[in-house]
Amino acid sequence: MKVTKLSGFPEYLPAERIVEQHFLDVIRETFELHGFTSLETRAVEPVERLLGKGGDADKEIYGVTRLADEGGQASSRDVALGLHFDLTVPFARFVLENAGRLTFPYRRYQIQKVWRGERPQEGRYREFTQADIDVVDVGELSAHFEAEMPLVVAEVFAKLPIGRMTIQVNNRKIPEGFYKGIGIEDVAGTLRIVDKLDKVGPDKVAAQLREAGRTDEQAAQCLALAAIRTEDLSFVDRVRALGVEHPTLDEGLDALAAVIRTGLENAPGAMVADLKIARGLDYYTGTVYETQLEGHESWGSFCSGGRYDALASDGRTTYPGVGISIGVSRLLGLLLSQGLVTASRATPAAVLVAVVEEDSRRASDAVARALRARGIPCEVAPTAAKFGKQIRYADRRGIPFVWFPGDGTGPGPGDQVKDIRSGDQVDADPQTWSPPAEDLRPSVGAPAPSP
RNA sequence: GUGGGCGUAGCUCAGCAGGUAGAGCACCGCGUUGUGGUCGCGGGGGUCGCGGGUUCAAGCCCCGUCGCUCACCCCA
Repeated sequence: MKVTKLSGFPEYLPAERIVEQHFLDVIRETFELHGFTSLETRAVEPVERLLGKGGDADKEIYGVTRLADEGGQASSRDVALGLHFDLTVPFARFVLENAGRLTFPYRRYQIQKVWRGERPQEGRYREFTQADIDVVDVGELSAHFEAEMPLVVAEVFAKLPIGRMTIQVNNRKIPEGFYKGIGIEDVAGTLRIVDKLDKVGPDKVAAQLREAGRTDEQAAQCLALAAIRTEDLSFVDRVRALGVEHPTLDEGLDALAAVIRTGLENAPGAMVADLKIARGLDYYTGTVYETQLEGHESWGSFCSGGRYDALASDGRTTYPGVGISIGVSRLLGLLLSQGLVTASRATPAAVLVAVVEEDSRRASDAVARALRARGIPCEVAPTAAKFGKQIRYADRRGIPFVWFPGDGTGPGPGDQVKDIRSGDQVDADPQTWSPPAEDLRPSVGAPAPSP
Protein backbone atom coordinates (compact mmCIF):
# COMPACT_ATOMS: atom_id res chain seq x y z
CA MET A 1 0.00 0.00 0.00
CA LYS A 2 1.63 3.15 -1.15
CA VAL A 3 1.71 6.08 1.25
CA THR A 4 0.44 9.22 -0.37
CA LYS A 5 -1.05 12.47 0.64
CA LEU A 6 -4.69 12.99 -0.06
CA SER A 7 -5.66 16.13 -1.89
CA GLY A 8 -7.76 18.46 0.19
CA PHE A 9 -6.99 16.75 3.50
CA PRO A 10 -4.20 18.85 4.91
CA GLU A 11 -1.84 17.58 7.59
CA TYR A 12 0.69 19.72 9.36
CA LEU A 13 4.27 19.19 10.43
CA PRO A 14 5.09 19.84 14.10
CA ALA A 15 6.08 23.50 13.67
CA GLU A 16 2.99 24.22 11.57
CA ARG A 17 0.77 22.48 14.05
CA ILE A 18 2.14 24.72 16.78
CA VAL A 19 0.95 27.69 14.75
CA GLU A 20 -2.45 26.10 14.28
CA GLN A 21 -2.83 25.32 17.95
CA HIS A 22 -1.87 28.85 18.84
CA PHE A 23 -4.58 30.18 16.56
CA LEU A 24 -7.11 27.78 18.02
CA ASP A 25 -6.10 28.76 21.56
CA VAL A 26 -6.57 32.46 20.82
CA ILE A 27 -9.91 31.82 19.19
CA ARG A 28 -11.21 29.70 22.04
CA GLU A 29 -9.90 32.08 24.67
CA THR A 30 -11.56 35.06 23.01
CA PHE A 31 -14.87 33.28 22.48
CA GLU A 32 -14.93 32.29 26.12
CA LEU A 33 -13.98 35.79 27.17
CA HIS A 34 -17.26 36.84 25.60
CA GLY A 35 -19.22 34.21 27.44
CA PHE A 36 -19.86 31.80 24.63
CA THR A 37 -20.33 28.23 25.81
CA SER A 38 -18.69 25.36 24.03
CA LEU A 39 -20.52 22.85 21.90
CA GLU A 40 -19.28 19.82 20.04
CA THR A 41 -21.70 17.96 17.86
CA ARG A 42 -21.31 14.54 16.28
CA ALA A 43 -19.57 14.41 12.90
CA VAL A 44 -22.57 12.91 11.08
CA GLU A 45 -26.11 13.97 10.41
CA PRO A 46 -28.84 12.17 8.52
CA VAL A 47 -28.30 13.01 4.86
CA GLU A 48 -31.90 14.11 4.70
CA ARG A 49 -31.21 16.86 7.21
CA LEU A 50 -28.05 17.97 5.48
CA LEU A 51 -30.01 18.34 2.28
CA GLY A 52 -32.77 20.20 4.05
CA LYS A 53 -31.93 23.56 2.58
CA GLY A 54 -32.46 22.27 -0.93
CA GLY A 55 -30.26 22.75 -3.93
CA ASP A 56 -27.93 20.27 -5.50
CA ALA A 57 -25.74 20.11 -2.44
CA ASP A 58 -25.70 16.34 -2.39
CA LYS A 59 -22.62 16.15 -4.58
CA GLU A 60 -20.57 17.91 -1.97
CA ILE A 61 -21.61 15.82 0.98
CA TYR A 62 -19.49 12.89 2.06
CA GLY A 63 -21.67 9.90 2.77
CA VAL A 64 -20.81 7.55 5.59
CA THR A 65 -21.52 3.85 5.32
CA ARG A 66 -20.38 0.76 7.13
CA LEU A 67 -17.97 -1.24 5.02
CA ALA A 68 -20.03 -4.33 5.67
CA ASP A 69 -22.96 -2.65 3.94
CA GLU A 70 -21.04 -1.52 0.91
CA GLY A 71 -22.23 -3.10 -2.27
CA GLY A 72 -24.91 -4.96 -0.43
CA GLN A 73 -28.18 -3.54 0.75
CA ALA A 74 -27.90 -1.57 3.93
CA SER A 75 -30.54 -2.57 6.37
CA SER A 76 -33.60 -0.52 5.55
CA ARG A 77 -33.70 0.63 9.16
CA ASP A 78 -30.33 2.38 8.77
CA VAL A 79 -30.57 6.09 8.13
CA ALA A 80 -28.28 7.39 5.43
CA LEU A 81 -25.57 9.42 7.16
CA GLY A 82 -23.31 12.15 5.87
CA LEU A 83 -20.47 14.18 7.34
CA HIS A 84 -21.54 17.70 8.19
CA PHE A 85 -20.39 20.37 5.75
CA ASP A 86 -20.73 23.26 8.19
CA LEU A 87 -21.44 23.77 11.86
CA THR A 88 -24.69 25.63 11.44
CA VAL A 89 -26.86 22.70 10.40
CA PRO A 90 -25.78 20.48 13.31
CA PHE A 91 -26.13 23.43 15.65
CA ALA A 92 -29.67 24.13 14.49
CA ARG A 93 -30.54 20.49 14.97
CA PHE A 94 -29.02 20.52 18.43
CA VAL A 95 -31.04 23.58 19.38
CA LEU A 96 -34.29 21.93 18.35
CA GLU A 97 -33.40 18.70 20.08
CA ASN A 98 -32.47 20.39 23.34
CA ALA A 99 -34.65 23.46 23.30
CA GLY A 100 -36.21 22.39 26.57
CA ARG A 101 -32.87 22.17 28.35
CA LEU A 102 -31.12 25.22 26.94
CA THR A 103 -31.49 28.75 28.22
CA PHE A 104 -32.11 31.49 25.69
CA PRO A 105 -30.64 33.52 24.23
CA TYR A 106 -28.23 30.62 23.80
CA ARG A 107 -24.65 31.61 23.01
CA ARG A 108 -22.36 28.89 21.84
CA TYR A 109 -19.03 28.50 20.12
CA GLN A 110 -18.07 25.45 18.15
CA ILE A 111 -14.64 24.65 16.76
CA GLN A 112 -14.68 21.51 14.64
CA LYS A 113 -13.75 19.86 11.41
CA VAL A 114 -16.19 20.01 8.53
CA TRP A 115 -16.13 18.19 5.19
CA ARG A 116 -17.04 19.27 1.70
CA GLY A 117 -16.49 17.29 -1.45
CA GLU A 118 -15.58 20.29 -3.58
CA ARG A 119 -12.52 20.26 -5.74
CA PRO A 120 -9.63 21.37 -3.56
CA GLN A 121 -7.67 24.48 -4.43
CA GLU A 122 -5.33 26.74 -2.57
CA GLY A 123 -7.15 27.73 0.58
CA ARG A 124 -10.00 25.34 -0.17
CA TYR A 125 -10.02 21.94 1.38
CA ARG A 126 -12.21 18.90 1.69
CA GLU A 127 -11.56 18.55 5.38
CA PHE A 128 -11.09 21.74 7.31
CA THR A 129 -11.66 23.46 10.61
CA GLN A 130 -14.19 26.13 11.28
CA ALA A 131 -14.67 28.19 14.41
CA ASP A 132 -18.22 29.45 14.81
CA ILE A 133 -20.06 31.63 17.26
CA ASP A 134 -23.80 32.00 17.15
CA VAL A 135 -26.51 33.46 19.30
CA VAL A 136 -29.96 32.00 18.97
CA ASP A 137 -33.13 33.06 20.71
CA VAL A 138 -36.78 32.05 20.79
CA GLY A 139 -39.20 33.98 18.64
CA GLU A 140 -37.32 37.25 18.50
CA LEU A 141 -33.60 38.01 18.41
CA SER A 142 -32.36 41.40 19.55
CA ALA A 143 -30.66 43.39 16.84
CA HIS A 144 -27.63 44.26 18.94
CA PHE A 145 -26.32 40.71 18.59
CA GLU A 146 -25.74 41.47 14.94
CA ALA A 147 -23.19 44.04 16.00
CA GLU A 148 -21.62 41.79 18.60
CA MET A 149 -20.54 38.99 16.25
CA PRO A 150 -18.06 41.02 14.21
CA LEU A 151 -16.70 42.66 17.36
CA VAL A 152 -15.75 39.28 18.76
CA VAL A 153 -13.95 38.13 15.63
CA ALA A 154 -12.29 41.52 15.30
CA GLU A 155 -10.84 40.90 18.73
CA VAL A 156 -9.62 37.47 17.63
CA PHE A 157 -7.91 38.88 14.57
CA ALA A 158 -6.34 41.69 16.57
CA LYS A 159 -4.69 39.09 18.81
CA LEU A 160 -3.40 36.92 15.98
CA PRO A 161 -0.03 37.65 14.38
CA ILE A 162 -1.51 38.61 11.04
CA GLY A 163 -2.12 41.82 9.16
CA ARG A 164 -5.23 43.91 9.45
CA MET A 165 -8.51 42.15 8.85
CA THR A 166 -11.39 44.12 7.48
CA ILE A 167 -14.85 42.91 8.32
CA GLN A 168 -17.21 43.93 5.55
CA VAL A 169 -20.80 44.25 6.67
CA ASN A 170 -23.94 44.63 4.66
CA ASN A 171 -27.62 44.07 5.19
CA ARG A 172 -29.45 42.08 2.60
CA LYS A 173 -32.49 44.27 2.96
CA ILE A 174 -30.52 47.10 1.38
CA PRO A 175 -30.03 45.52 -2.04
CA GLU A 176 -33.39 43.81 -1.77
CA GLY A 177 -35.28 47.03 -1.10
CA PHE A 178 -33.14 48.95 -3.53
CA TYR A 179 -33.72 46.49 -6.35
CA LYS A 180 -37.43 46.42 -5.72
CA GLY A 181 -37.39 50.20 -5.60
CA ILE A 182 -36.02 50.35 -9.13
CA GLY A 183 -38.37 47.70 -10.42
CA ILE A 184 -36.20 44.58 -10.28
CA GLU A 185 -38.20 41.53 -9.24
CA ASP A 186 -35.47 38.87 -9.35
CA VAL A 187 -33.55 39.97 -6.28
CA ALA A 188 -31.64 36.72 -5.78
CA GLY A 189 -30.58 36.45 -9.39
CA THR A 190 -29.40 40.04 -9.44
CA LEU A 191 -27.46 39.59 -6.20
CA ARG A 192 -25.79 36.53 -7.60
CA ILE A 193 -24.45 38.51 -10.51
CA VAL A 194 -23.44 41.55 -8.48
CA ASP A 195 -21.65 39.25 -6.06
CA LYS A 196 -19.07 38.55 -8.76
CA LEU A 197 -18.08 42.19 -8.89
CA ASP A 198 -14.71 41.71 -7.20
CA LYS A 199 -13.88 38.83 -9.45
CA VAL A 200 -14.93 39.96 -12.91
CA GLY A 201 -15.19 43.73 -12.61
CA PRO A 202 -18.01 46.23 -13.19
CA ASP A 203 -18.07 45.95 -16.98
CA LYS A 204 -18.78 42.24 -17.03
CA VAL A 205 -21.27 42.54 -14.22
CA ALA A 206 -23.14 45.22 -16.16
CA ALA A 207 -23.12 43.02 -19.24
CA GLN A 208 -24.43 40.04 -17.31
CA LEU A 209 -27.13 42.15 -15.72
CA ARG A 210 -28.31 43.27 -19.14
CA GLU A 211 -28.23 39.69 -20.38
CA ALA A 212 -30.43 38.79 -17.44
CA GLY A 213 -32.98 41.33 -18.58
CA ARG A 214 -32.07 44.40 -16.54
CA THR A 215 -32.18 47.73 -18.30
CA ASP A 216 -29.06 49.84 -18.72
CA GLU A 217 -30.45 52.19 -16.12
CA GLN A 218 -31.07 49.36 -13.63
CA ALA A 219 -27.64 47.89 -14.19
CA ALA A 220 -26.03 51.26 -13.60
CA GLN A 221 -27.97 51.74 -10.39
CA CYS A 222 -27.02 48.25 -9.15
CA LEU A 223 -23.37 49.02 -9.75
CA ALA A 224 -23.68 52.41 -8.10
CA LEU A 225 -25.11 50.77 -4.99
CA ALA A 226 -22.47 48.06 -4.98
CA ALA A 227 -19.70 50.64 -5.22
CA ILE A 228 -20.61 52.18 -1.88
CA ARG A 229 -18.16 51.34 0.84
CA THR A 230 -17.61 53.51 3.90
CA GLU A 231 -16.01 53.11 7.29
CA ASP A 232 -18.53 55.44 8.89
CA LEU A 233 -22.24 56.11 8.59
CA SER A 234 -21.95 58.17 5.42
CA PHE A 235 -23.07 55.20 3.34
CA VAL A 236 -26.63 56.10 4.33
CA ASP A 237 -26.47 59.48 2.64
CA ARG A 238 -24.75 58.01 -0.37
CA VAL A 239 -27.54 55.51 -0.83
CA ARG A 240 -30.13 58.23 -0.35
CA ALA A 241 -28.38 60.24 -3.02
CA LEU A 242 -29.21 57.53 -5.53
CA GLY A 243 -32.83 58.54 -5.09
CA VAL A 244 -34.39 55.12 -4.59
CA GLU A 245 -37.29 54.72 -2.15
CA HIS A 246 -38.52 51.50 -0.60
CA PRO A 247 -39.54 50.54 2.94
CA THR A 248 -37.27 47.47 2.96
CA LEU A 249 -34.37 49.67 1.95
CA ASP A 250 -35.07 51.94 4.91
CA GLU A 251 -35.11 48.98 7.28
CA GLY A 252 -31.83 47.74 5.93
CA LEU A 253 -30.13 51.10 6.18
CA ASP A 254 -31.26 51.55 9.76
CA ALA A 255 -30.08 48.09 10.72
CA LEU A 256 -26.69 48.42 9.06
CA ALA A 257 -26.19 51.87 10.54
CA ALA A 258 -26.77 50.41 13.99
CA VAL A 259 -24.14 47.73 13.45
CA ILE A 260 -21.58 50.14 12.04
CA ARG A 261 -22.23 52.63 14.83
CA THR A 262 -21.51 49.97 17.44
CA GLY A 263 -18.40 49.01 15.55
CA LEU A 264 -17.13 52.57 15.49
CA GLU A 265 -17.56 52.80 19.25
CA ASN A 266 -16.00 49.49 20.18
CA ALA A 267 -13.48 48.64 17.51
CA PRO A 268 -12.72 51.61 15.28
CA GLY A 269 -11.40 50.55 11.92
CA ALA A 270 -12.41 46.91 12.21
CA MET A 271 -15.63 47.14 10.24
CA VAL A 272 -16.64 48.69 6.99
CA ALA A 273 -20.09 49.02 5.47
CA ASP A 274 -19.68 47.41 2.07
CA LEU A 275 -22.87 47.28 0.06
CA LYS A 276 -21.70 44.74 -2.49
CA ILE A 277 -21.42 41.91 0.02
CA ALA A 278 -24.10 39.33 -0.71
CA ARG A 279 -22.97 36.12 0.99
CA GLY A 280 -25.31 33.25 1.53
CA LEU A 281 -27.98 33.81 -1.02
CA ASP A 282 -30.32 31.30 0.49
CA TYR A 283 -31.16 31.92 4.06
CA TYR A 284 -29.41 34.94 5.43
CA THR A 285 -32.12 37.48 5.94
CA GLY A 286 -30.49 40.60 7.30
CA THR A 287 -26.95 41.46 8.27
CA VAL A 288 -24.23 39.60 6.41
CA TYR A 289 -20.48 39.55 7.01
CA GLU A 290 -17.37 38.82 5.05
CA THR A 291 -13.78 39.34 6.00
CA GLN A 292 -10.66 40.10 4.03
CA LEU A 293 -7.04 40.29 5.03
CA GLU A 294 -5.70 43.65 4.00
CA GLY A 295 -3.29 43.34 1.10
CA HIS A 296 -4.58 39.84 0.31
CA GLU A 297 -8.06 40.62 -0.92
CA SER A 298 -7.72 38.07 -3.70
CA TRP A 299 -7.58 35.35 -1.06
CA GLY A 300 -11.25 35.91 -0.51
CA SER A 301 -13.12 35.74 2.75
CA PHE A 302 -11.71 34.13 5.87
CA CYS A 303 -14.71 34.67 7.98
CA SER A 304 -18.35 35.05 7.12
CA GLY A 305 -21.80 34.81 8.52
CA GLY A 306 -25.00 36.65 9.04
CA ARG A 307 -28.45 36.68 10.49
CA TYR A 308 -31.04 33.98 9.95
CA ASP A 309 -34.60 34.80 10.87
CA ALA A 310 -35.25 31.08 10.99
CA LEU A 311 -32.07 29.33 12.05
CA ALA A 312 -34.24 26.52 13.30
CA SER A 313 -37.90 25.82 13.51
CA ASP A 314 -39.99 22.94 14.74
CA GLY A 315 -43.16 24.17 13.12
CA ARG A 316 -44.57 25.88 16.18
CA THR A 317 -41.58 27.79 17.45
CA THR A 318 -39.03 29.66 15.37
CA TYR A 319 -35.48 30.25 16.56
CA PRO A 320 -33.84 33.23 14.89
CA GLY A 321 -30.07 33.45 15.11
CA VAL A 322 -27.00 35.32 14.08
CA GLY A 323 -23.54 33.88 13.72
CA ILE A 324 -20.15 34.18 12.20
CA SER A 325 -17.61 31.57 11.25
CA ILE A 326 -13.84 31.78 11.04
CA GLY A 327 -12.28 29.65 8.32
CA VAL A 328 -9.32 28.54 10.39
CA SER A 329 -7.88 26.13 7.85
CA ARG A 330 -8.11 28.54 4.98
CA LEU A 331 -6.42 31.28 6.98
CA LEU A 332 -3.66 28.98 8.21
CA GLY A 333 -3.14 27.29 4.89
CA LEU A 334 -2.52 30.54 3.11
CA LEU A 335 -0.46 32.15 5.85
CA LEU A 336 1.73 29.08 6.24
CA SER A 337 2.22 28.48 2.55
CA GLN A 338 3.26 32.11 2.08
CA GLY A 339 5.57 31.97 5.08
CA LEU A 340 3.72 34.83 6.74
CA VAL A 341 3.60 33.12 10.11
CA THR A 342 6.01 30.69 11.71
CA ALA A 343 6.62 29.12 15.08
CA SER A 344 9.85 29.88 16.88
CA ARG A 345 10.46 26.16 17.31
CA ALA A 346 9.00 22.84 16.32
CA THR A 347 8.40 21.46 19.80
CA PRO A 348 6.99 22.70 23.07
CA ALA A 349 10.23 21.71 24.85
CA ALA A 350 12.27 24.62 26.13
CA VAL A 351 15.03 22.41 27.49
CA LEU A 352 16.75 19.23 26.41
CA VAL A 353 18.23 17.45 29.38
CA ALA A 354 21.38 15.71 28.20
CA VAL A 355 22.19 12.16 29.25
CA VAL A 356 25.82 11.63 30.24
CA GLU A 357 25.69 7.87 29.92
CA GLU A 358 22.83 5.39 29.92
CA ASP A 359 23.63 4.43 33.51
CA SER A 360 22.96 7.98 34.64
CA ARG A 361 19.69 8.46 32.75
CA ARG A 362 17.88 8.44 36.10
CA ALA A 363 19.75 11.58 37.08
CA SER A 364 18.63 13.30 33.88
CA ASP A 365 15.07 12.14 34.47
CA ALA A 366 15.24 13.72 37.92
CA VAL A 367 16.34 17.04 36.45
CA ALA A 368 13.48 16.91 33.95
CA ARG A 369 11.03 16.11 36.71
CA ALA A 370 12.18 19.12 38.73
CA LEU A 371 11.85 21.41 35.71
CA ARG A 372 8.41 20.09 34.77
CA ALA A 373 7.20 20.49 38.34
CA ARG A 374 7.76 24.21 37.82
CA GLY A 375 6.02 24.24 34.46
CA ILE A 376 9.07 24.20 32.24
CA PRO A 377 8.46 21.95 29.22
CA CYS A 378 11.45 19.70 28.64
CA GLU A 379 12.52 16.34 27.34
CA VAL A 380 15.39 14.01 28.07
CA ALA A 381 17.86 13.17 25.32
CA PRO A 382 16.95 9.96 23.53
CA THR A 383 20.44 8.49 23.69
CA ALA A 384 23.62 9.11 25.63
CA ALA A 385 25.33 10.18 22.43
CA LYS A 386 28.25 12.56 22.35
CA PHE A 387 27.24 15.94 23.65
CA GLY A 388 27.71 17.46 20.25
CA LYS A 389 25.01 15.18 18.92
CA GLN A 390 22.72 15.89 21.81
CA ILE A 391 23.12 19.60 21.22
CA ARG A 392 22.41 19.07 17.56
CA TYR A 393 19.26 17.14 18.48
CA ALA A 394 18.08 20.23 20.34
CA ASP A 395 19.18 22.59 17.61
CA ARG A 396 17.25 20.70 14.92
CA ARG A 397 14.04 21.16 16.84
CA GLY A 398 14.72 24.68 17.94
CA ILE A 399 14.98 23.74 21.63
CA PRO A 400 16.86 26.75 23.02
CA PHE A 401 18.49 25.20 26.13
CA VAL A 402 20.51 22.07 26.84
CA TRP A 403 20.94 20.97 30.41
CA PHE A 404 24.11 19.13 31.38
CA PRO A 405 23.73 17.15 34.60
CA GLY A 406 26.75 17.53 36.82
CA ASP A 407 28.52 14.44 38.06
CA GLY A 408 25.89 11.99 37.02
CA THR A 409 24.75 11.23 40.55
CA GLY A 410 21.70 13.40 40.48
CA PRO A 411 20.54 16.98 40.31
CA GLY A 412 22.65 19.32 42.28
CA PRO A 413 26.03 20.99 42.17
CA GLY A 414 27.80 20.72 38.89
CA ASP A 415 24.69 21.06 36.71
CA GLN A 416 24.99 23.53 33.91
CA VAL A 417 22.58 24.87 31.32
CA LYS A 418 23.60 26.16 27.93
CA ASP A 419 21.76 28.59 25.69
CA ILE A 420 22.68 27.05 22.38
CA ARG A 421 21.86 30.20 20.43
CA SER A 422 24.40 32.35 22.25
CA GLY A 423 26.63 29.56 23.49
CA ASP A 424 26.42 30.91 27.02
CA GLN A 425 26.69 28.18 29.62
CA VAL A 426 26.13 28.76 33.30
CA ASP A 427 25.81 26.82 36.55
CA ALA A 428 22.19 26.09 37.29
CA ASP A 429 19.93 24.43 39.83
CA PRO A 430 16.89 22.58 38.45
CA GLN A 431 14.93 23.67 41.52
CA THR A 432 15.30 27.36 40.76
CA TRP A 433 16.49 27.97 37.19
CA SER A 434 13.98 29.24 34.66
CA PRO A 435 14.31 30.20 31.04
CA PRO A 436 13.43 33.76 30.05
CA ALA A 437 9.66 34.08 29.79
CA GLU A 438 9.78 34.46 26.02
CA ASP A 439 11.51 31.08 25.70
CA LEU A 440 9.15 29.12 27.92
CA ARG A 441 6.75 28.32 25.10
CA PRO A 442 7.17 28.45 21.36
CA SER A 443 6.17 31.83 20.03
CA VAL A 444 4.10 32.28 16.92
CA GLY A 445 4.44 35.28 14.68
CA ALA A 446 5.72 36.80 11.54
CA PRO A 447 9.08 35.26 10.69
CA ALA A 448 12.11 37.23 11.74
CA PRO A 449 13.64 39.07 8.80
CA SER A 450 16.32 36.84 7.39
CA PRO A 451 19.82 38.16 8.02
C1' G B 1 -18.74 17.87 -13.20
C1' U B 2 -15.50 20.63 -17.35
C1' G B 3 -10.65 22.04 -19.29
C1' G B 4 -5.10 22.75 -18.98
C1' G B 5 -0.27 21.30 -16.57
C1' C B 6 2.58 17.69 -14.05
C1' G B 7 4.07 12.67 -11.76
C1' U B 8 12.30 10.96 -11.58
C1' A B 9 16.06 10.20 -4.20
C1' G B 10 12.88 12.29 2.09
C1' C B 11 12.29 17.66 -0.40
C1' U B 12 13.01 21.03 -4.89
C1' C B 13 14.07 19.76 -9.60
C1' A B 14 17.51 18.44 -13.98
C1' G B 15 17.86 14.63 -17.67
C1' C B 16 17.57 13.27 -23.79
C1' A B 17 18.03 11.90 -31.40
C1' G B 18 15.01 6.67 -27.24
C1' G B 19 21.31 3.74 -25.24
C1' U B 20 19.79 0.87 -18.47
C1' A B 21 19.74 8.06 -13.74
C1' G B 22 21.99 13.14 -11.76
C1' A B 23 22.36 18.02 -8.78
C1' G B 24 21.20 20.97 -4.62
C1' C B 25 19.10 20.59 0.06
C1' A B 26 18.17 16.93 3.91
C1' C B 27 20.15 12.46 6.32
C1' C B 28 24.53 9.35 8.21
C1' G B 29 29.95 8.97 9.08
C1' C B 30 34.94 11.00 9.44
C1' G B 31 38.20 15.34 10.13
C1' U B 32 36.91 17.05 15.68
C1' U B 33 37.86 10.35 21.51
C1' G B 34 32.02 13.81 25.29
C1' U B 35 29.82 20.79 23.57
C1' G B 36 26.29 21.50 17.86
C1' G B 37 25.93 25.28 13.94
C1' U B 38 30.70 26.90 9.46
C1' C B 39 34.06 24.28 6.36
C1' G B 40 36.37 19.85 3.99
C1' C B 41 36.08 14.71 2.66
C1' G B 42 33.24 10.31 2.29
C1' G B 43 28.52 7.43 2.42
C1' G B 44 23.58 5.44 2.13
C1' G B 45 19.70 5.88 -0.54
C1' G B 46 15.42 5.29 -6.99
C1' U B 47 10.52 -1.03 -9.17
C1' C B 48 11.83 7.21 -13.04
C1' G B 49 3.18 6.86 -10.25
C1' C B 50 0.93 2.12 -12.11
C1' G B 51 -0.47 -1.25 -16.35
C1' G B 52 0.01 -2.31 -21.33
C1' G B 53 2.17 -1.25 -26.32
C1' U B 54 6.14 0.21 -30.10
C1' U B 55 11.59 -0.87 -30.22
C1' C B 56 17.60 -4.54 -30.29
C1' A B 57 16.89 -0.85 -26.38
C1' A B 58 11.77 3.41 -23.06
C1' G B 59 12.44 8.14 -17.53
C1' C B 60 11.97 9.88 -22.69
C1' C B 61 7.39 7.70 -27.94
C1' C B 62 1.89 5.63 -28.01
C1' C B 63 -2.63 3.94 -25.27
C1' G B 64 -4.95 3.35 -20.70
C1' U B 65 -5.25 4.17 -15.56
C1' C B 66 -4.43 6.41 -10.82
C1' G B 67 -2.74 10.57 -8.31
C1' C B 68 -1.23 15.64 -7.71
C1' U B 69 -1.96 20.59 -9.35
C1' C B 70 -4.19 25.13 -11.62
C1' A B 71 -8.58 27.32 -13.61
C1' C B 72 -13.97 27.06 -14.35
C1' C B 73 -18.49 25.63 -11.77
C1' C B 74 -19.75 25.97 -6.80
C1' C B 75 -18.96 27.81 -2.04
C1' A B 76 -24.59 26.26 3.16
